[in-house]
Amino acid sequence: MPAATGPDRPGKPKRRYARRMSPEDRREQLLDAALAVLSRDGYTGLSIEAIAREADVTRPVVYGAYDGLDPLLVALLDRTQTRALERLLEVLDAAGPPHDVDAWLARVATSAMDAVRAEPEVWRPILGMVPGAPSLVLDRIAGTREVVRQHVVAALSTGLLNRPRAGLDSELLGHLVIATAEEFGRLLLSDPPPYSQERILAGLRGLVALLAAPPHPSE
Amino acid sequence: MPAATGPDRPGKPKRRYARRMSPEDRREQLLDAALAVLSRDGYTGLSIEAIAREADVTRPVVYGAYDGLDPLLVALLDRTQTRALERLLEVLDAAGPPHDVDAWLARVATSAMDAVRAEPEVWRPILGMVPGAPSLVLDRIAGTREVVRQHVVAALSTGLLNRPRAGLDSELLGHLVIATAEEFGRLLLSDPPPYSQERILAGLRGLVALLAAPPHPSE
DNA sequence: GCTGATTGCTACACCACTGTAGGTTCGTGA
DNA sequence: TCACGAACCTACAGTGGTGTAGCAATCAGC
Repeated sequence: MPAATGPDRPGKPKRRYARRMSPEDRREQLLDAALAVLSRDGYTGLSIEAIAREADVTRPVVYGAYDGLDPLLVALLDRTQTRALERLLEVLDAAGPPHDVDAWLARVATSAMDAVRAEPEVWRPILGMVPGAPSLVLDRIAGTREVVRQHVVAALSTGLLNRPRAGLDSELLGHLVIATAEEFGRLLLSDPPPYSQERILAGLRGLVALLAAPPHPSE
Repeated sequence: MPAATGPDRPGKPKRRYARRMSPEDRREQLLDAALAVLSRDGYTGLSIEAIAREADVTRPVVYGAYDGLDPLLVALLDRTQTRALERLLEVLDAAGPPHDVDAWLARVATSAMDAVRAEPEVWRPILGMVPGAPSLVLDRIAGTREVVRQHVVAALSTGLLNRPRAGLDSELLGHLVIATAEEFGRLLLSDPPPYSQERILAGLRGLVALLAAPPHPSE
């Protein structure tokens, strides 16, 4: 194959200028690029360099938008957290008040699972399914998780379980509710998915039926 | 401060030869070093270089013992998996047959928690508490977890819950049991520990009491 | 004590990523 | 149309890790 001797020599390909963007647009685009790299290569492959490549831009552009990888990651975490919590609130909002606990929970669970499956690239990192997560990320997730757990605990103790049962530690139970929800999420996003969404829902109903059953009225 | 002009010039400190070891001993020592690095710096800081430093040895020695970081990691995972499963078997063994399910579970849970707390550096990586775990590690953990889950499922369906209840999906329930156990483990190893071991045990008993309660005998 | 096999060390070439200084292109507004 | 500021690029020096070739110390057996 003869060397091309045209106006663009292979020696210095002279990169084409990337489309110009306002700082905000660039930032947003870079976060998208970072998320794409993350989904493809995990945190291990996430670097300023990789993000720049993904966005088809040179490194100085990235440094112009963010002061380094950590600030960029923080911004990505902010955006992800906001989106995730928005979705969850929408779900709770659309489900209305929990008059019939069983039906309400089925509605919430169904739409929550829909939401998770609709945006796997958002939820897989949250559920710990992306390899190489640094402590910055783990800490952030733990923090957010704790906030959500507080809400769950509040709901549990103010009697979403209609009869607050003696001997049940709602603080601790909150952890288990979260852990269970996360496990379900992971099952949903596994590849291939080991259980259908219906089966998971059925399992949940069975469990709740058990917990919500009245204490045996002997005596 | 005058430059030392003694027999050992600072220009070429001429590293002291490390103690010689048989290949097997060296391998074992390198795994220990790797585990130490892991506990201190996470997978992010885990490199051939770091392991060599920790073991006070040069890189070629490490390459002599293992063909690179991945094989070394696999060896470490093998060792960890063996140790962890050994401990769990010991616990099950010491607890005897589950005649009284409630008491049996309390015994098992107690000694399992003791075992976990006795070797945090073994269990923290298993429970996903060490940042930066690459997919090699995640996959391995998932595999082992699946094996353990199969046992749990078997126990569940052959009626460790004395009355096999209709409408309970033991396959799915197995996931939840594992997820719950892992969450408890994480709580135990958190720093600072948010709950005492007794409280966790109490929570577990409350939960089991609920699940094992006879279905309400109305009708 | 010598000697040879074994174990460890030094030194090198290489790669990927980090940050930054300084020149270049673009596009917008007068 | 032209000039100027904003946005982008090239190029370089620095860091830390990889893997290997070849030399040096050590120790076991004679």
